[in-house]
Amino acid sequence: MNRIQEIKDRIRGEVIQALEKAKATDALTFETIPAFAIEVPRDKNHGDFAVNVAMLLAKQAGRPTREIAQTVQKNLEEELPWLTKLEIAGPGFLNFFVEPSYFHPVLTAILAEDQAYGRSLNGAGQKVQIEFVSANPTGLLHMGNARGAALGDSLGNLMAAAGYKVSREYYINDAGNQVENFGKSLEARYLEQLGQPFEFPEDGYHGEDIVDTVKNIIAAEGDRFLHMESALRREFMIQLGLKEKLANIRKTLGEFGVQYDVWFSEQSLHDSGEVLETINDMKEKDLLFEQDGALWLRGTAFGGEKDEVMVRANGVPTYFAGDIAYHRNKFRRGFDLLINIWGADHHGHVARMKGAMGALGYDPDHLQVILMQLVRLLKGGDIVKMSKRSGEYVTLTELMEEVGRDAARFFFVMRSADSQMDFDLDLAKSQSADNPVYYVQYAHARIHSLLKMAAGEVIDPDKVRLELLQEPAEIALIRKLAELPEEILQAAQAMEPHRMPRYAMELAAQFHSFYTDCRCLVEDDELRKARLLLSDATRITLRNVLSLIGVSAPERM
RNA sequence: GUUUCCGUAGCUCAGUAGGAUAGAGCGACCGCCUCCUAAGCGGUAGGCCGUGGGUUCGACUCCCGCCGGGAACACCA
Repeated sequence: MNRIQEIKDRIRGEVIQALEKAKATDALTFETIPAFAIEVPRDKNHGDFAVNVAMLLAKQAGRPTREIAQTVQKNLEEELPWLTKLEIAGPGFLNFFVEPSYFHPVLTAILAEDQAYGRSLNGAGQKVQIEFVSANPTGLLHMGNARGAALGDSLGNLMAAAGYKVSREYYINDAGNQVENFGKSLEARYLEQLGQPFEFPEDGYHGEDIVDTVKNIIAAEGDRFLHMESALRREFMIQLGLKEKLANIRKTLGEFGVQYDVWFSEQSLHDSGEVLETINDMKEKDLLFEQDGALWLRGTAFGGEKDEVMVRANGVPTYFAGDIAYHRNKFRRGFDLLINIWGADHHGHVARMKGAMGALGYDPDHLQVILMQLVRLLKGGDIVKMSKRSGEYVTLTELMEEVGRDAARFFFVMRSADSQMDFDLDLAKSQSADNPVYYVQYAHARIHSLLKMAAGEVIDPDKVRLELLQEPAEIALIRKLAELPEEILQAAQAMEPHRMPRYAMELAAQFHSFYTDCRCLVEDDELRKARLLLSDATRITLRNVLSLIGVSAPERM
């Protein structure tokens, strides 16, 4: 049940009807009804819903805004039983005050819908693919990947709740120079471990995890790669190393609560010939040209900053060529919408990828890229330089050990993707008990304990006298509960998962106030049942929101 | 230099399809447990929304300039 939307639709209809009536009777003159807003005012004194149509009509109608508002009011249906009051305020707002009991049925709906409360069919089953994290499998997952994982997974949950068919995908960069470099680094460590002379590559991967990977390889395969040709040895190293790294990434993400539907290999696009096919197709469309022995894309022809190399002079396609083939592959799989979550350091890639898709005949707007600002790590008040090459970074595993999965996810999702965030590790640790996530979880645990105490009490939702819930704290809580479906829709539509933690905190706050103001386990049977039902509805709603964020809803704390 | 994100309370951040007196958490200060979990509640203090213009009934929100910070501008990915 989405009561908020119902009321908005109703108000919209009433206002439009009133305007047309006013126009027909020459009470107002205007050409078209402007797209007016029905918003929930911040200030409760301004009612439940405010309509700004009078201000928007001022110019067309050539009359003072408050006068227009009055005319609208006069032309509204006389009997609107769900309203308690309609005021004209400020510059000409029409403030609608909704009968509080009008929201009460939401409670029984929540109990009936349970896990489904908040969900809708708005996305109409459209297929959406979300690609996120896609970290190079040459190291461990770090803080930045953690942010991407939390955001991507929550966005997936949100879109699914809003009625989209969601597929989560991880693109494995298992081709290209970095993989060669990875192989060289592994080989060097391999030789080192086995006491052989070795030379560590100039810009190799210095992280300790590479050493661990090699140790694992030696444990499983021994020294059988020692006496073979270097090129072949590297191939083995790469194969085994990628496998080990990928397994680790998969395991870590699983521990973080992220499950993917598809793990897509970049190499497979080269093996299947799709990269070449894509390049040939682009050649046929005259999108490419040759220069200095390389094959270039006419980037400037479709919105790009400059031309881009597709195939190097040495005949090897670039990452960009592979990525174009990849995105074409996605479209070919029939997704209606592709969402990529990329680090801000890839922002230069957005325009050219969209441009390339457009050039290949796909709608660039069906590819949405969420640019996530990078995470800086503060330790002891200093910024820690993080780089995979140097091996200096805090891993996702370490983060979970230090602040916990729930806190980490809540923290990452709480911030909008485009805010740069400084993650102060010391603060996160020391504040762990004050982290907002506990505030929300505590509300859930409190309700659980309350319901446990009332165990045995049989409550038939249909027979509960909801009209007994009239205290301001009760009304406010019910009202907040009613907002969930709308919140989910808006967050999904805007692709902004960070709204959910905010809502969770607001809901928890409303519950805590209610809990303090209104005693649940009272003598009065009717009132007790009503309040228990309200508490139970809150429990369900909190749990549903937390699950969208990927945070657990504990029964005890 | 070009592109892009950010600049809001002491700190970390919300709020922007333009709305009324700008919000939350943490921190600070003052109150509240013989009573369902005080990881809670109520209250107080704290702001020229970086800055200067413009657009209009109205700008934290949109446009332009400037200042400050991050990021990207490879035959790397």
